[in-house]
Amino acid sequence: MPELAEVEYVRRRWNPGLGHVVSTVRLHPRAGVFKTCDPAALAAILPGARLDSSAAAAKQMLFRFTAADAAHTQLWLGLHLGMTGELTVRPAGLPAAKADHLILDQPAAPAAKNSLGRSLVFSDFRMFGRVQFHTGPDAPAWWAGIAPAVTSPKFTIAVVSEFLRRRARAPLKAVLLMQERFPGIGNWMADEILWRAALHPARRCGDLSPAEVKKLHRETVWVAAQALRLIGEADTPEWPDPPKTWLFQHRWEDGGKCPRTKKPLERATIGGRTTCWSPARQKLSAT
DNA sequence: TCCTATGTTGTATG
DNA sequence: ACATACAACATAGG
Repeated sequence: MPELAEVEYVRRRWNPGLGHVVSTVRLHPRAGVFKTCDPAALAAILPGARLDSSAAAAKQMLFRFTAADAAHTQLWLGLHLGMTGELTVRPAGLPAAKADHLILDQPAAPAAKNSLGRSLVFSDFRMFGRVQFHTGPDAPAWWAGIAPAVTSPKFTIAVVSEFLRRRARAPLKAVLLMQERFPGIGNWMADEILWRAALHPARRCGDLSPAEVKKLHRETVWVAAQALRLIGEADTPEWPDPPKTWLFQHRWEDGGKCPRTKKPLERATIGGRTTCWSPARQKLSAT
């Protein structure tokens, strides 16, 4: 159930495969995760290619391969984890499990005495994830079209302000989930941001004062940067959770209390998603 | 049985 | 055309 920082964490799970050639591709072509690409093309073209690098942006990942042909054709594998997608590395030679949709087998390099090779596995039992495949010198258009990161200089107060103005009647919670402007923000990050900014998730976007917009912008950047550092850069077997001082740790607790006010948290569906907030610090009435 | 789930998208409505 | 709301997708677990 990954958002910005968890996607970065998951992307790095395949790092052991960097610099290694894919010998065989195993996939289950009927899986819904292949709706947006041709699995047969992927299975035909990828074998023989070397995994060279990867990147994450928003909730997307892009893995770049170099084909073995004379032209060194660049191959691009895009992955989205949906709600339940995972990337793992397994020892070579294991059979595919039920929810494994794409397996890239990498044999041991001939010179390597201490490696038996590995399989890079993309699995997703709920199949909301997506696989995309692209061939050519440049990254695919969909990748280039991802909105600038909320941690980048292009994510300015003015940009946020204009976006909120165009969505004036929508609740804040719904708008924070819009990837076209808040790439990588998902349900828990949106709640975390609004809690820190002391803004009620049901507030209409058009009702915010300039000071409130500034606060929303600042907390968006802060939460994303901190989450990337705490979760995205972790090397633990599972991705870590943020500290107890974050709303995150209390949002699902029965009778959960706001870590700042120590007063009860509330939950309701706002913007179509279960939302948690602290009524003591996030007021619905305009300030 | 019914409800929930850290996501996206197609469709209906205004 | 644009903004908004919500069902649908597929599966497991409480």
